[in-house]
Amino acid sequence: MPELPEVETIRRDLDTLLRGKTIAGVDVLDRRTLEGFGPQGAVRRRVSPAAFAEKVVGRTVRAVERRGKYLLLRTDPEGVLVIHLRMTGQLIWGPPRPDARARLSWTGESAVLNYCDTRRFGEWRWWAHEREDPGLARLGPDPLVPGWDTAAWAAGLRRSKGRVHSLLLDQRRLAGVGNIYATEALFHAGIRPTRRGCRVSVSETGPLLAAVRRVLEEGLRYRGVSFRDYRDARGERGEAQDRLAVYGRQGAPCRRCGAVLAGAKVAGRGTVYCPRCQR
DNA sequence: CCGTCCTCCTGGCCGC
DNA sequence: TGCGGCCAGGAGGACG
Repeated sequence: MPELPEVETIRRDLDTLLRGKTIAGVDVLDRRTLEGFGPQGAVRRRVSPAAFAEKVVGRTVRAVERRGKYLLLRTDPEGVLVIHLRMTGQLIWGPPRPDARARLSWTGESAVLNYCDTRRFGEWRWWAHEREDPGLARLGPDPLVPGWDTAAWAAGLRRSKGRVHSLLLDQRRLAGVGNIYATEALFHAGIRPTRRGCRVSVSETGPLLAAVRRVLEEGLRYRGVSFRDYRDARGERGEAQDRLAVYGRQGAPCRRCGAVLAGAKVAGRGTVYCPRCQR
């Protein structure tokens, strides 16, 4: 659920709330939070709650950062807690919640940071340095951070036979775009989600990237899309869902031309497009 | 290397 | 109301 704008909203909240605070305790109620998972037979990381607590208790949060859809709690002494919320993860500041998978408590503070996650896909990983994290190592550039090689991104897109919707979701190419914002960006760029990357023209890549930035910034301005599970760090819903052009509107009229919006399945992911505005 | 498919979970919703 | 089937915003491994 949480994509770049939602994770960035949480990051800003947490940076304000946690910076300078010292971790007093860790409650891990679901140890899979620390172990992750893989296909059957895959070796799980074995991290006991006690070993994890020993690493993090007593450290002070220096800053809360974001890489793509990952959150990083950077600490003093040097270390980093890497958190991915996946589909339904929430980080909510307040009184301890019974449904939390894990909780962080803080020195001189009655409120805790609750980590709730209905579908249990999310994950916490502790490292002495972020370069140890294999997920972060794979990430491509963040579309909202200026100065990266957009020409290489465009060239990579145009070299690929995959569907452009899938290419936007590929975190190695670009970090932070998920299904909702990919769907929206393709509408604004006038490109069908099923088009192959190699069929996107040179003149379309610039507007496509501009559309990606536009929808991400719009999502951020309205504090994220809360269809169901997403909440900010204070447990409040975002309002960006009310401003989406196509996502979730299959069968409804296109706001631009009035045509009935169509649904499609691209590499297993549901998306929506306007058959008249998008080619 | 590349693209596609499948899986890790739970709950909400729809249709019968 | 009850129940089965389907769907969901992510990511990474298996496979051809």
